[in-house]
Amino acid sequence: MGSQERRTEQRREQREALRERILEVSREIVKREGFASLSMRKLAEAIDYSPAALYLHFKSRGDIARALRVEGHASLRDAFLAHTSIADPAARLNAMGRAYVEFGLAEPETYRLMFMEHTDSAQAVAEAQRKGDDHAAEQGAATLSLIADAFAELRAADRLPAHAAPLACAEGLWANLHGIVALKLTGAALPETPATTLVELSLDAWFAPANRTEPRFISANRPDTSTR
Amino acid sequence: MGSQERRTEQRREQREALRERILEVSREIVKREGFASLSMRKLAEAIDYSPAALYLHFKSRGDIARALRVEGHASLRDAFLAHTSIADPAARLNAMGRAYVEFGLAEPETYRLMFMEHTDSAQAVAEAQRKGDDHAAEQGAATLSLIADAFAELRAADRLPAHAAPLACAEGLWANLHGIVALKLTGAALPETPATTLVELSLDAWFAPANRTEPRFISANRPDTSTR
DNA sequence: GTCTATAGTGTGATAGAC
DNA sequence: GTCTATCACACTATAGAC
Repeated sequence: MGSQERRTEQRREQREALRERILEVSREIVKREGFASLSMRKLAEAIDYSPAALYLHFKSRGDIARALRVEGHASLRDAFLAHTSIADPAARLNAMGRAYVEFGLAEPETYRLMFMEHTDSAQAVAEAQRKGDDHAAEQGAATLSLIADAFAELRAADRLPAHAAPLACAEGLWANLHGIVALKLTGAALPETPATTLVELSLDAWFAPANRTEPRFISANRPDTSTR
Repeated sequence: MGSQERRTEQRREQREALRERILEVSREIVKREGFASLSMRKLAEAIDYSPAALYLHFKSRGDIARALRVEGHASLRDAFLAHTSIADPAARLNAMGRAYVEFGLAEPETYRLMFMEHTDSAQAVAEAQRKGDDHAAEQGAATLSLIADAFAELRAADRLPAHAAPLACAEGLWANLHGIVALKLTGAALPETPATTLVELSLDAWFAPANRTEPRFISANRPDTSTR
């Protein structure tokens, strides 16, 4: 009985180890060449097993993608957590925004896998949500709430108009920064402005009044307060 | 001689017509199923020719993509030109920004082809620029300058700080809106906020002072002007 | 110019022997 | 659990006859 248990325990550990190894190699291939060029054959050769062996640990190629997305979201979340100690919510959002873009540019292929090639049909997405196995989306939502929380703090301090929902603001800021990363990653000739400058402009647009004495754009209608 | 010329002229026209037909069918397939599922076989079958015939009119599948991108940029530019008559530059930028997102959501597959799957290597891009045959990029730059012009007007009216370059602002705004479209097109579960709301928030962030009496975000540092 | 035929290469996934 | 062998496809692009 005792030895029996030990044996099955060993089996389980070996199994786990191989799964981990598959994931590890996959991660490296994706980082280097992108998920598109991660084929089951190539992967099998790299770990010195036959292609068929992979299907004992992952249901499909897409299943590996899911696992890698989960890893990616965890590491993005870590990048955010490094800034949670910043007290001022606007300053915190600035730091997290910068961290987000840095993450995307530092790990372009992982970022692509997470946010740019999830082209599943709408019904597949709904299916995954219903079954509750879209772990990446759950993680994404959790990370996003770090941002939403900061916006909620801004609102609590009356530094955000009442009509702006914190979650919507968080998603808006996220989308804006995603655009910068995405355009850079597609490698087109435009935009020619460096990403850091684009980030600066975007964050200033959102948080300028919190960072400087003059608003970024001066209204033509508003009375000039400097002549009082 | 006259009849000779007529004959070659007919040939040229037939040739042109077939090229146009190929493009037309390609456009429809891309609109319906996306460029990824536009195969030379499928295309050939649809126009009732052999696959080989296509290579007489287009160097490769990518060459067809280029032609379609050029078409897409032309139609995007048209959408922008419809708003050039708006006198106030901030209002014009608002209208063009909305038009941009509408274009992307209305023609998702064309948009994807134009801005989301141009994953050529950096050196290929440089090569194309050197040879001057990246017509899409040239068109893109031309369209972008419609936006940059409006920012330049804002600056001329002292409604934009001197340190903000109009072209950089244009690219920044573009990138921000692209992010909204791109996230919606990848069909992930997030963001759950509707695109129109995200656009509203983004444009408000950029142009709020021009549209309302109170700035969107209230600074904690700035003296409160309402207590004078 | 247009065709047929095919080369050449890749893919994800599975059946069945061991 | 792991293998070999293979199915069943799909693709771009070209050679060579007509």
